[in-house]
Amino acid sequence: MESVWTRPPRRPKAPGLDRAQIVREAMALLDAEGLDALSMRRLGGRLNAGATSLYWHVATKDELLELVLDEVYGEFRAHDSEHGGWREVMLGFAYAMRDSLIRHAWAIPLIGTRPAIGPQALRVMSRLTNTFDQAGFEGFDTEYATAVVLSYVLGAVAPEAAWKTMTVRGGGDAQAVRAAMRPLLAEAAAGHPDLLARFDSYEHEDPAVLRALSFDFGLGCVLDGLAARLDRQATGSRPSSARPAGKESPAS
Amino acid sequence: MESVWTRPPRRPKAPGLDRAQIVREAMALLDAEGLDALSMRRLGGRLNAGATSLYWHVATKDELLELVLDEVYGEFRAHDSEHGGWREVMLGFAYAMRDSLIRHAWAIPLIGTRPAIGPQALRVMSRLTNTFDQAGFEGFDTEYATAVVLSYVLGAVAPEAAWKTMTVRGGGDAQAVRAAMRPLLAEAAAGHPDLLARFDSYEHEDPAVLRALSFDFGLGCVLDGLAARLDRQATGSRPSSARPAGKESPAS
DNA sequence: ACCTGAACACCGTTCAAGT
DNA sequence: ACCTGAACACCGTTCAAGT
Repeated sequence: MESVWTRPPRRPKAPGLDRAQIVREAMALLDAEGLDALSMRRLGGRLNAGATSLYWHVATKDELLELVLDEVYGEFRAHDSEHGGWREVMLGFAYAMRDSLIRHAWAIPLIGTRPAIGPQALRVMSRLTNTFDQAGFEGFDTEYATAVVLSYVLGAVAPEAAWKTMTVRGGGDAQAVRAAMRPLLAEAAAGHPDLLARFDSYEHEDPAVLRALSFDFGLGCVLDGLAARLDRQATGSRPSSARPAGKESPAS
Repeated sequence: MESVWTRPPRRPKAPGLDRAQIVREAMALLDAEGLDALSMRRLGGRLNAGATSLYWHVATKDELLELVLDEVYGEFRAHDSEHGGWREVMLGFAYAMRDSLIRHAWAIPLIGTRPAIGPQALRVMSRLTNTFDQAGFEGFDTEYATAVVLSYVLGAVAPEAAWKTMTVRGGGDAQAVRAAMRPLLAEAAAGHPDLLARFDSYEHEDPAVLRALSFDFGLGCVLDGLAARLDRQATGSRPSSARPAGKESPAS
């Protein structure tokens, strides 16, 4: 027997998947359960769709990851200020990038693994290079300056995020993780008593504060180094290098 | 019918797996085919063993990855010099770390994702902190200094390795990758003509040289920033921060 | 144009069983 | 002590078929 009622209505559940919705749901899943938990099947399930339906909107899982990664780049400029000198802009950017990457720790293995050429990534690049351009950097130094800021923040946040992932897995208690790690480290650091002493000296410090201070210290180094190069350039000194000034040609 | 000849000899193939051998073979596979290509089954096959045999020596695939990662840390001190000031030591270290990470690009998503507490990682940490300690850094600044060097190198090498992976996949021709990327970038950078102009300005430069210069520039910034902090500390100035000197309390 | 299910060729890991 | 095979519960992706 046939009837309107036996035949299911045209589209019972979601009013059609689209790319934005898929990306949004993927991010939610990633934030909640991490990189390993994202599978096309699970994601499909969350969207009331077959796993394979996603392949209409997205060529491959890897492509989906590029999309969510670009979304993260979009957050990097969330709370940075437009005004102030280049140093203020970079400070604001660096902290925004740090916050975002800590919030989306799963993004860290993705960033740097695939090229940053999504629209949001390009916006970020454009903003930073223009800032350094206006600050007075010339030629390739403008890109190098951009690169060092991005590199530092990425590299600094990576261990922070790893630590966060571990504490979340371990039940959220930072002190417990510390306690669990201590004997492990004690054994491994048998030949390095200095390391153990240092580790113990953290005992009564708030780890979150230490990490923030460490980030700030490193960021300060980078920005000071950039300022020094800007000065030298303005006063027409020699081009800069990692070797200390005056030692470029080690008089043989 | 039974006989010595019908019964296979005690151990026909490998004289027994061991952890070192497994780790070595895993690294060979990773170097040759990348992170995605490493599976317990494939690795077992390469060792003339059942995939599940590996689980006697290694609790889990993740644990195996920790082992190979620590091996990479071991290479970081391959060609750095013992003598010279802290700056020379850090230069040598940074370049050794860069070389090693570019050679083992698969290690980049692993590093920072899991804690660096293997024996080789601890050796590296110990060496760097001791160097900064002797250089005159005090208290937590010693660890912060170590952290900024490690962070910078890691963050700087990540995109380099990504680029290398892409060119290897694309057949090894750097210029071809550039050519393939240009239209892609042209479309994406519609709203950012400055970016496209910059990209085109690389045209006649050797990408390897540009990357090396970029690395050197950033490393110089970091080391200069550290040197400045060391000076300030020696002369008893205020503790350092990412904010520029004299702007710590923005007089409201 | 968009979605589905079945199917293919893989995974990591467990475990009882062998030597 | 060390290794194996079968088995479980997953993967990403393809593709002919549906609406």
